[in-house]
Amino acid sequence: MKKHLTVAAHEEHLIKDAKALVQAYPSVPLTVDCVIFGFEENKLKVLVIKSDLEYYQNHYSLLGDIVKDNEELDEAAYRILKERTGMNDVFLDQVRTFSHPNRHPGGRVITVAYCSLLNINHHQLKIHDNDLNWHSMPTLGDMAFDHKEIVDQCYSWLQKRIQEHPLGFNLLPEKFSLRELQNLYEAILAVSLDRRNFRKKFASMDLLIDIDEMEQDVPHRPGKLYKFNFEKYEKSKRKWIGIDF
Amino acid sequence: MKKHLTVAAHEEHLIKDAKALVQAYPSVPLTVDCVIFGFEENKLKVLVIKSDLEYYQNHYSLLGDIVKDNEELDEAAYRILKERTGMNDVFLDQVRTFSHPNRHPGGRVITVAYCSLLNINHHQLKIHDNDLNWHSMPTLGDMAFDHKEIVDQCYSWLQKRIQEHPLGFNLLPEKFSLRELQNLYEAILAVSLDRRNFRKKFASMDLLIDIDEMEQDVPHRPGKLYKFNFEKYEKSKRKWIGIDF
DNA sequence: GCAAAGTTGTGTATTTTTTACACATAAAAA
DNA sequence: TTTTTATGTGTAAAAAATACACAACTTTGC
Repeated sequence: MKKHLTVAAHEEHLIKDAKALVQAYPSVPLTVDCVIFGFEENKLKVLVIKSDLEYYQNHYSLLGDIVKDNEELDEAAYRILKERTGMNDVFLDQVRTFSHPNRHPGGRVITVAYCSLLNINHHQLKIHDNDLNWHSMPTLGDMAFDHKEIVDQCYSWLQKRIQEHPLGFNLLPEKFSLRELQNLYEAILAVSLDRRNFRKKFASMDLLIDIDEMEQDVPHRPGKLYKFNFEKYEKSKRKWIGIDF
Repeated sequence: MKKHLTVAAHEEHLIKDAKALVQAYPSVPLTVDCVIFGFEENKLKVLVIKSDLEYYQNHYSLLGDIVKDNEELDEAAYRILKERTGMNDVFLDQVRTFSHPNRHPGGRVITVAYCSLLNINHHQLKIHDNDLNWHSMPTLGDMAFDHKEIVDQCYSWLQKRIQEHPLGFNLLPEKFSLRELQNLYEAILAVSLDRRNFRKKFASMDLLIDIDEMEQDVPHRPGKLYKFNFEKYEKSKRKWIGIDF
């Protein structure tokens, strides 16, 4: 550090050096892919779109796009979802970055997977370009790129996550019956749960508000309706200490 | 698709298109940073190195480097660890990708964080360039770039992970006492645990092999030594169905 | 050799959580 | 009015988590 330089000039010099260094770095194309799970007709579905790459012309792919200069990954994920589906009130979580050198037939492209879970009825698709549609999870076949693997990893992530956080409530109507809630968990976890124990579990968590209304228009005895107590959940997130493997 | 083209020629054409597309993508410099946790003297430590960027000349940083052309992220992480520390028998897990546009003073650089936990005594540092050293977690101050945030996120990841998987056994000597095991858990989780219940818990998991030896050279009553039953653990990884929030 | 320091090893009672399981009731449809 | 279908509810048993105290063993210092 030359003594006659001002602090600001020195700082500028350091930044210049840093910039030169970064400019010498190799760089790679970076994309974001969104794995949007939705729930409808007691089935878990995932939002897919026909690949616009001719190479994969009959395959479905995830909603993805390139990340722009100086765009944060989170920002890119929300932008892509908005552009492709019109949705803008969805939470997305980053799951994992995929980097296999041959995952894209056009050369090296790295992608960061984001995941969400939402209520299909609250998010009617306004755009149907490229056959954008909700595909049922169990029947999802091959996909373009490594997108099947990405979906599988996001699905595992989701199954784990919904056991730790009550994600599910954004997926149901504001007022829902316990059966609807159970259907949701059964669909996502791909298990069947004991009805009485399931109800007891949720009752003991005390996160449901009994709104004293009944289901309408069901072809059987109607169930009570509940709302989710979001405030209470926010306050009571439990610290988890348990050795459990 | 022109009918007179062979299948191979058509395929080649599609790849050419895909390549042209990818070449038009913007690209970003990509690095990997390794957060290596280690355990020594009943303290959790993390491996840090003086930043070689003059801009951060008095700050510690993580072990990181640029990802090479056509290098998988996992591969890059193992390479970096090997180059900087000489270690080559460490498992690394990808944790998260960090993309804030100003995280690097030289311009946009995206980094993917990898994390591990290892036995410091099994991995004596052979290289000490740039003041590479094990820094105790609780006293870790500011770091270069956003590396403090990366460490914090990896630490949370680790705390959760060690409650789901018995990571800890790679951190102890092959033969260890229950006290050593408990110290490890207490250090990582930053809690204190009931000794009798801790022992009971591990006894009931039946993952420890009593090797019928005692500690040597301890200044108090010696404890029994155990080995971890890796085979049994591999077989019995439990499927986790529980709604727990 | 003896006392002090420090740590090991062990069991039980209590509470909490999980699991398995059956029947009367309500509404709609036939 | 009968059938279909799903709701709502309780208890007993088993398993897991928690709180807690004392005798035994080894080294160290006197």
